[in-house]
Amino acid sequence: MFSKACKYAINSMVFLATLPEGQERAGLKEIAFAANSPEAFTAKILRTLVRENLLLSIKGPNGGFEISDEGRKTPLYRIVQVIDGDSIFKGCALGLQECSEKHPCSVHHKFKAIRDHLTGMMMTTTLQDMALSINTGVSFLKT
Amino acid sequence: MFSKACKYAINSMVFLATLPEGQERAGLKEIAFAANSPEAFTAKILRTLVRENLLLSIKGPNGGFEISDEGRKTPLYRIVQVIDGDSIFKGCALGLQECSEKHPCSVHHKFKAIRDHLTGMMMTTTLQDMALSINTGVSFLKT
DNA sequence: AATTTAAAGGATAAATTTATCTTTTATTTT
DNA sequence: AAAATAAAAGATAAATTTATCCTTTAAATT
Repeated sequence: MFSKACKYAINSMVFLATLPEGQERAGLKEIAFAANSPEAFTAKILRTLVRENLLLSIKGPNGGFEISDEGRKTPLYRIVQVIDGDSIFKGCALGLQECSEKHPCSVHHKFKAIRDHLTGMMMTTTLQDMALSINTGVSFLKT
Repeated sequence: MFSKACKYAINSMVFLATLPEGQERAGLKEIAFAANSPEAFTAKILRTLVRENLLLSIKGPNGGFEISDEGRKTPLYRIVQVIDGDSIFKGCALGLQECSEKHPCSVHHKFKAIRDHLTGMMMTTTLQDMALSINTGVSFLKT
C-alpha cells in the first residue's frame, strides 16, 4: 500500500504530533526510535518533510524537529502525496496509461469506489486526530 | 497498490479469459503483447500461475498457455495473493507488527473499512467478469 | 572566538523488484 | 528418428528502494 519511507514519514509525523505544545521538539534519534524506523533513512525523509514545510528543523545543541500548528492539521493524504506521490489516489490499478470514464480498464468503476473511499478518509484524517487517539491510549504508535 | 508483476499477471490472465472456449490457447508472445508487459518477465510470472494451477501450459509447436474453466472463475483476489502475497489485505497500513483490535494503530478502524471494501470487491470480481466487460466493448485491456 | 551539538548534504552500499538472455526440456511435425 | 517449436529453468543485469556512513553547515554554550 504505502512504501516503507512513507510509513516512516507518517509515524515520525504522528509522534511529533503527540508531543504537547511547549515541548514539541524532538531530535532525530528520539523520533526514529519512536517511529520504529532506521535513523539515517529517517533523517532523509524528515528533510523532505522540512522542505515541504510540514516540519521545522533546528540545528545545533537542543536542536531537532518540530511540527507546526499547521502541520498538526495536515491530513494523512498530504504525507503520502509528498513521499509516495499520488499514483495510489490517481493511477490505474491495472497500469493502463489512459484509464478514464471514456476508456476504462475492466475494474475502473469498482476501483473508483474504493479509491474515493480511501481518498476521503485520508483527506479527513489529520495527524492531530491520530496523535490524539494515541495520547488518549486508544491506539498505539509502536508494536 | 499492486506490483508491476501483479498487474502483468492480472492483465495476462484477463486476456486469456477473453479468448473464446475452443480457441483459448495463446503463446507467450501474444499474451505479453496483449497485456502490455515485457515478454521474459511475463514468462516468469506465468510460470508462477501455472504452478498454482491457475493456468495450463503446453510445450512444443502450437503450445502456449490456457486458462481453465476454473481459472475463469478465479477472483482477482487470488491473483494478487499469489503474486504479491496478502499483506495488502491483512498487513497494518502503518507497518505495526502487531496491529489488532486489542492493539490498533491510529488508523486501524478507518483502514479496516477500506480494506474490507477492497477485499470484498476483489473476492467477488472474477477474471471472467473482467473479460466479459472487455469482450462487450465496455472496457479495455490496453491503453 | 573556540568547542560542542545536531541537522544537511552527499557518497556509497545492500536489498528488492524489474527485466533480459541463454540453455534445457518437452512436444509436435516431418 | 530428426528437426522444429515453444515453454521451463537458471544466470545475469538494470533499476529502484531501502539503508548506512562520512563530511559540511549552522547554532548554542562555554
